[in-house]
Amino acid sequence: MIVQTQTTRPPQAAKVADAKVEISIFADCPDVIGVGSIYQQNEEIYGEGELADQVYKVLRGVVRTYKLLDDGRRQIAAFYFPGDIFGLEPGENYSATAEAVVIAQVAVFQRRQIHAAASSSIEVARELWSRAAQNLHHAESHMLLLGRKTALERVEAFLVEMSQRSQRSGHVNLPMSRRDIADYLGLTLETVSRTLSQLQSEGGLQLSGARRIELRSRKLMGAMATAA
Amino acid sequence: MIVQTQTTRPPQAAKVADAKVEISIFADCPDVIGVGSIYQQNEEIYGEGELADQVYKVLRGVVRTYKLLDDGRRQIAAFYFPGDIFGLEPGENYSATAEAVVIAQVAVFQRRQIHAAASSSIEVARELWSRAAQNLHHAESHMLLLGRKTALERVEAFLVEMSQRSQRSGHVNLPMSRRDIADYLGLTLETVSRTLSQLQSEGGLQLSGARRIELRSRKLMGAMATAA
DNA sequence: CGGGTGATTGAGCCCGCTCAACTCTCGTGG
DNA sequence: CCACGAGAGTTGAGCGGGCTCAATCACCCG
Repeated sequence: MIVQTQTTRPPQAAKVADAKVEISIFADCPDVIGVGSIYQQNEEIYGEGELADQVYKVLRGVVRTYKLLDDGRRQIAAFYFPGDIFGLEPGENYSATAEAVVIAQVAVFQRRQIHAAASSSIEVARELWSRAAQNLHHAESHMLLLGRKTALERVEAFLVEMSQRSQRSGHVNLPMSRRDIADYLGLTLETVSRTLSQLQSEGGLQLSGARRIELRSRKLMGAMATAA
Repeated sequence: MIVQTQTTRPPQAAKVADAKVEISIFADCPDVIGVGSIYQQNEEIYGEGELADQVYKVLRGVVRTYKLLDDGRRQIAAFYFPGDIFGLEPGENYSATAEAVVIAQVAVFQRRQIHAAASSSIEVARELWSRAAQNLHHAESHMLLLGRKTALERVEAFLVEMSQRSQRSGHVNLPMSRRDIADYLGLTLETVSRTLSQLQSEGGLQLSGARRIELRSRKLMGAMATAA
């Protein structure tokens, strides 16, 4: 595992901090590994089952967490975008593997710091619970998608989720490959590709390059009401 | 919603308490609705989106939580057995519906009591986080099942999970219907039934009545090593 | 302009679904 | 005690959505 540590604070770091109102302990809590580590595309950040001694916050880039079966079948549990926390475990070991989807800068915190902060502050302890519950809610919704939705519904739901997490205006920039999308949605990459083509031919969206999508239909723009 | 409140402590309650070593706040925290409410088979305990003002602990019976799509497609997120807590939300509303699978006795706690306990005790706050994370780990494993496993693998995993949660000896008693199993595994009830028949014909198990199963193959007895 | 990775598209198949008939179980009442 | 009915489970036949395998295309670097 290669970890490059930045020794000087890059200009982006301040910008990222601005972008999110910090009610979090992670705003105060100093990250011991400097301002952030950089992980290259597809580089592993931690592996499932490893000792969960660090907690991470995405500063730039995107991270995926996933589980594997013996024969290589993969299920991506979640994508993490700037501002998101991952690797936060009350137990001893990580329950999934984390990798950088694209080159990513992450803040690294020591597990014991988090625990210490939670021991001295009820607000922090409450926030840990709250974050775990948010992840659980996402997982419950995703189980409904994986267990009961059609390929078309899954891809539509994915586009809505990505557009909500991206900036505004109906333009979605997908940082991940078709294979990543497929492994997130429980489909094959061919089915994802076909479904996107189908949505384009029906006028629901416009692909401009495989990873840039302009949403056209009202249905795919569920998040447009938020924050004009 | 019909809630019958027991006014006298039934003999089973003490037995249930013995069955689980209580490190939990829920052992100390008095449940304000007496010793337990009884819910009839298929009776709703709370609905998705309702105000999450109560937390529940199963004393007897089994509970399911699930989400629905508009057209009735259902995904069961989890089954809760005696000793399990459900309905524990940091947010305002329940994220899924809860129903009794069979007639169930549950202890009922007020949300504000839990929050008060968490505010005065780090151990309690830590336990809330830990329970949420356990549920999240279960959900992550279930996403892998729903997104990537075959029907046979799903049914096998279900039997292993149920045998782990039941008592010992390779005998599994299924309290839920084939439809419940199917909605938990992301299959149809016919596929569940066919797969069980297939496992029986291959000698992996023996059905004695639809809801009583004797596990035969080593593969389906993953939990046998635990607690002789 | 050429090489390589990622994405798209096509053809055919198969696993799990749909629709339907039958069986089993169990409770209820004669 | 048996007859009956209703709900749950099983089994069968056929279909189809998404998968597999494969070829082609698009884009990005050099």
